[in-house]
Amino acid sequence: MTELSTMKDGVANQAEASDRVLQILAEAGRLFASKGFEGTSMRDIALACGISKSLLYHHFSNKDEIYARVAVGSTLELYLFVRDRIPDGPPSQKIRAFMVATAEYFRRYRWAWIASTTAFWNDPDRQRHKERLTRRDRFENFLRGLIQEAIDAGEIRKVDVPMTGRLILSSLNWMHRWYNPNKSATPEQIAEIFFDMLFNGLRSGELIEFPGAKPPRAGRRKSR
Amino acid sequence: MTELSTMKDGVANQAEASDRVLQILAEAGRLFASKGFEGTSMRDIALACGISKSLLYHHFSNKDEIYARVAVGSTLELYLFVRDRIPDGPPSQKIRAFMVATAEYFRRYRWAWIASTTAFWNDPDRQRHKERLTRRDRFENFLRGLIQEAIDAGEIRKVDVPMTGRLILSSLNWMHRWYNPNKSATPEQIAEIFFDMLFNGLRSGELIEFPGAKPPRAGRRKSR
DNA sequence: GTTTTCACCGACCGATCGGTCAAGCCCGGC
DNA sequence: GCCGGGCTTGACCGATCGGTCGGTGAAAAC
Repeated sequence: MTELSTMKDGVANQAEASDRVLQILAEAGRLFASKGFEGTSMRDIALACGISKSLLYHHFSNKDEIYARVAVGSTLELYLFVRDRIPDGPPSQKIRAFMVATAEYFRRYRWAWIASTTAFWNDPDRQRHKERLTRRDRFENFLRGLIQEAIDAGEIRKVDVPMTGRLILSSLNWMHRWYNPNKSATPEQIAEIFFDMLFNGLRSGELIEFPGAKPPRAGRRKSR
Repeated sequence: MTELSTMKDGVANQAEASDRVLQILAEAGRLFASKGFEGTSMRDIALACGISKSLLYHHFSNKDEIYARVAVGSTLELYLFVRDRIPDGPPSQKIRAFMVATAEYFRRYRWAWIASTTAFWNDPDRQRHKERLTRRDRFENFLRGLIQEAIDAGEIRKVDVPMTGRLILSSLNWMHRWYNPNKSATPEQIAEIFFDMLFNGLRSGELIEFPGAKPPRAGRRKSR
C-alpha cells in the first residue's frame, strides 16, 4: 500500500502534512501515551519538539486538535497495518495473523498503539469524533468478518461474533498494562500463545492439528 | 467476613475512618474513575462532598494520599469480595466463579473497580506503593492458584499459568471500555460467556460437559 | 524593489491548579 | 461561664495551565 509506504514512526496518513507537523504529532503522541492527555501540557510538547509554544498554535488550533490528529491517525494506521498482514488461507489462520499483526504494531509503535486503543476522550468536534469512531469500528468489524468467515468454514463454533471479537481484542488491548519488554516474550509470541489458548481452549484433551497451520516457530505454543 | 460487613459502596477496610473520610474517599473514587486523576481537581472533590476544599486538607495531607487510599482500599476490597465467592467444587468451576465474582464487583462498584485495576500511577511514597502492589499481586496469585489447581486436577491443559491468568484478567479488565449497561448482557453473564470460550475454546467440535457444572442459567452460554 | 506570505518567537493573559493559613464554630469537660 | 480542641471555613498564594498577541526575518510573488 502506498498509503503505508510513507508511514513514519507511528504517524502516517496525515494528508499533506509538513515535516514539522509530523514531528509535532510524533512527539505529542509519545507524551500523550506516557503521561496522558491531561498530564501533557502544550509546553511539554513544544519543549520535546525544540520549538516555541506559539508555533504549536500556528500549526494547530488547539490542544484537542493535536490529540485528535494523533488518535484518528493512529487508529487508521493500525487498521492498515494489520489488514496488509492477513495472508490467504484458512480463516482461523487469518485470525491468528490478525492477533500477531496487532501485537507487532504494538511492539513497533507502542505510543501510537496506546493512542489508538486506550484513549477515552470525547471529541467536542462532532465530525472528527464520528470519524474516529468510524475508523475504530472498521478495525473491529474487520476482525468480526474474519470470525464470521471461520464460523462459516466450520473451523470454529457458532459463537457470538461481537463477543468473540471483544474477547480477542481484550487479550491484546490489556497487554500494555503488564508487558515488560525486558522480561516477557515478544508481543508476537504472546499473541500466538493467546491464540492457541483461545482457539483450542484451556480444557484438557488432545488437540487436533488443522490443515494450513504454520509449523510452530521456535518451539513456542503450549509453553511452560 | 466481618471485614467485608462494613463495606460501603466500594470504600471499605479503611481502618478507623470517620464517616466524612469515607464520604470523601467515595466521591473522590467516583470522580477519579470517571475523569481520571489529572482531570479531577481538589475543588471538584470538595464540591461533590459539599464541603470546602480546605477540609480535604484537614483529613488528607494531599491529593496523592486520597488517590492512594482509594486505589489501595479498592484493590484489597476486590480481592476479599472475590475470595469469599469461590465455592467448593471442581477447580475449573472455581475459575468460573472467580470470573463471575470479579464481574459482579465491577457491576456493583464500578468506580472502585476502575480505581483498583486501571490506575497507572507511581506512588512516590515507597511504603504505600509497595503495599498496593502486594495487594494486587495477591489477587493475581489467587487466580494463578486456581489455575494450578485445575491443571493438577487434570481439568485443563498444562498451560503457562501466569500467561493464562493474564488472559483471563484481560478479558475482564477490558470490559469497562466497551460495556454498556443499557444494551449488553450483565457483566456476570458476559463473564460466563468468556469462561465458556476460554475453557472450551473457539474450535468447533462437540463439547464435553464436565461434572459439577451448574445448569446454565436462563439459556445463556453459546449465545448468538 | 516592493509587497505578500509564512514559519516562528517572547511576552503576556485570565483561569485554574494544588496547597496554606489564620480564624471561626461547635460541643463536651471543668 | 468558659475553655480547649477538633471540624470547618473563606481568603489567599505561587505555579502552571491553555491560549493570544504583536512582531521578526526570510523567502516567494509581483
